[in-house]
Amino acid sequence: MLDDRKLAVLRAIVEDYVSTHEPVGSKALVDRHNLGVSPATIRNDMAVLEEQGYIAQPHTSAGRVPTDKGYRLFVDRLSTIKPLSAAERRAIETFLANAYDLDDVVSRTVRLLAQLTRQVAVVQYPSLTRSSVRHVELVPIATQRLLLVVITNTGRVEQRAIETHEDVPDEAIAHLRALLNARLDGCWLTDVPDVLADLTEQVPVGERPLAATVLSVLLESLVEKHEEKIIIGGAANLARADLSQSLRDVLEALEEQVVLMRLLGEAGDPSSLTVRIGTENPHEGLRTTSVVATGYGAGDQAVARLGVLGPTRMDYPGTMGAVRAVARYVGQILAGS
Amino acid sequence: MLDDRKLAVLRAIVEDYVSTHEPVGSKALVDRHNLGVSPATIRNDMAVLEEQGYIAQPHTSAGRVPTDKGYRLFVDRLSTIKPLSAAERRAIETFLANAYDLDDVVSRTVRLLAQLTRQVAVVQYPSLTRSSVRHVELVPIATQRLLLVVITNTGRVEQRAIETHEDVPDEAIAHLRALLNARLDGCWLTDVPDVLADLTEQVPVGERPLAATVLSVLLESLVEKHEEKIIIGGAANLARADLSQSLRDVLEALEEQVVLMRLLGEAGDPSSLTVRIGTENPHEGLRTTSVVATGYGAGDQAVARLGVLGPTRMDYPGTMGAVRAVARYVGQILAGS
DNA sequence: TCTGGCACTCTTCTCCTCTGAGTGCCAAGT
DNA sequence: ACTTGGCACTCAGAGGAGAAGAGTGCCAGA
Repeated sequence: MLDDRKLAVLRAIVEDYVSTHEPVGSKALVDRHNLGVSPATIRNDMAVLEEQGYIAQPHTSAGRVPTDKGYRLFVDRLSTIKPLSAAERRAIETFLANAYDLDDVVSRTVRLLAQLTRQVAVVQYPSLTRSSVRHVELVPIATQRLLLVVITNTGRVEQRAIETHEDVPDEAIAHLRALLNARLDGCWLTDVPDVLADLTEQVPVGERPLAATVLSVLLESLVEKHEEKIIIGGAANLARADLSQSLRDVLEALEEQVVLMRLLGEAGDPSSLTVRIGTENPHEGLRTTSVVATGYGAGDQAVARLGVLGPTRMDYPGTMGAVRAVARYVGQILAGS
Repeated sequence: MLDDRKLAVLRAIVEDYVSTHEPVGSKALVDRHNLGVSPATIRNDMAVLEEQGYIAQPHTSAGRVPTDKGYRLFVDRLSTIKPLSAAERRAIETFLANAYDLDDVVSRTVRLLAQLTRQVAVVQYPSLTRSSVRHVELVPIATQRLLLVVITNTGRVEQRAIETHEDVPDEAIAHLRALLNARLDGCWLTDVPDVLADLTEQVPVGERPLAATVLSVLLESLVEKHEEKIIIGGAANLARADLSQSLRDVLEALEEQVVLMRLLGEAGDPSSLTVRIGTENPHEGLRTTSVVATGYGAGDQAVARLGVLGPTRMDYPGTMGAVRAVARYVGQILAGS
């Protein structure tokens, strides 16, 4: 269907358009790449590529611009991920190594990604479902009011206030705390519901109302909530990117956690990159943007995702390289801490 | 210098310009406000106002536009803060009342402010300096690694990891934890350094290295860090606001915590509103924006600040009303929780 | 001190033309 | 069967002229 030269032409069009931001014509193409044929030949190839939907012209007498389908082919078959320079690697390493807690790691990561790719960076907090419990703390902070704190092996700390509706003796709290820690230490968060299923029966009758309350809050906060904590950075880069779509739509989309979640996609193998191009995105407001995302985590299992968002006309090889490299380093940091 | 009518003219110019976004001329002014005089008279007044620097014309044959100085006079002497409608009040109340922890309160507040004012909302987390300690927790999470958690009366939880560089027996940790809690419970954070000044001497010699390490981290995290945690929302509203300055500059400024801090200004009496107009702002990139900010807190002392940022051409009375109302309700929520 | 009249200044809109990049197609060459 | 040079054609964008319109400043009179 598409011989080698046509593919080379498509690649050249994508590369030129990405760097110049202007529709690229047949003459410019032969000038900048040594394709060994004349502009007329290129024109024929272009006509075929257009017919197949890989490129399009904004208007009759203009050059060609890649379509989403064209970018897709480029990403899938015509490009290789560009590794970072040694200097960039070193910069990443030192920048991330100085982080002192999870919040700091995440916020540094988001800034780093934004700076490296000159696009909008999106980082999801390490998910709880892939973590295990390191410690559970139960602290009275007022009469009838407890604070439940759960610390995970990814360094994340979850906190929830609990209303007890009745006074609770300190011993009951201490007892429950000890019980929870004994049961949950090292336990995968996904297993927590099972492990705690019969816990209410294990406590003295007098403490059961307390145990039930604490338990429901614990399960709720761990399992249901807080999959979704995501932060973004580098929004200013959007202003530079003159999207054909209104910038407002994009900014609006980025403020909705739900959209961001779907944007990053399903957690999967951390070594694979997901690229969503233009209309492949699950959200109306992001029709003219692309997302490059991947999982990251301590060890070989992804605990969360991160990525960048930019105009469909982006430097895919470079962006993919940066995203992959950052994800790896963050994984190392998390594993080491 | 400026008689009543000239002030009325200035007020009318500000109001019209804010609502139409177009330079306002003498004729339009007499049409829309019943000033009781002819356009020619207004023109004379305008000439005086311009000479004094309250208004300016974009070009010779255009209407007048308020200058920063003009807005300043308007805010100081010509406008009254517009109270919210009953429906708006109710909406605020129910929206904030459903929050279940501090993070949630803050994130709801920021969304609320952005929606209410249709501008960019900026909310600072309740500052630690005005809070008191409710509980200190010290948890071993690995060998040679502790987690320090401080819970304050504003519901904020601070966490820091501590490297001990040597193995520490559990009893030493328990001892130190008990000591810290005994000393610090209810203590104002600003007093913490004084209270802990001689703590190292109070522990057995063997535990002193541990105590010293924990102490330095504690002081550092409480006193120095984390004044600055600020979140923003409604950035999409900027796109609608066509600022004369490049949107990019504004977005960039909003990503720097330091700039945001200075933007909100010094904490002061929570009942007073700070308005910074255009060039009064401490940052280059925000020359065409104004900030309306105020303190908020549980009780009568401000523990942090919140506000909104928008184009200098904003509805000051309405914005000020919304900011004040939201600050009050948030204060109530914090006090009640 | 206010007012109506008037000349003047600019921006903005529209219409027009011109230019140039880029195309599609065709007939000839390899 | 593919490639190439030539050529006519299309169309966006730049640039300019002209008209319209909004708004001003100033002045003389009430």
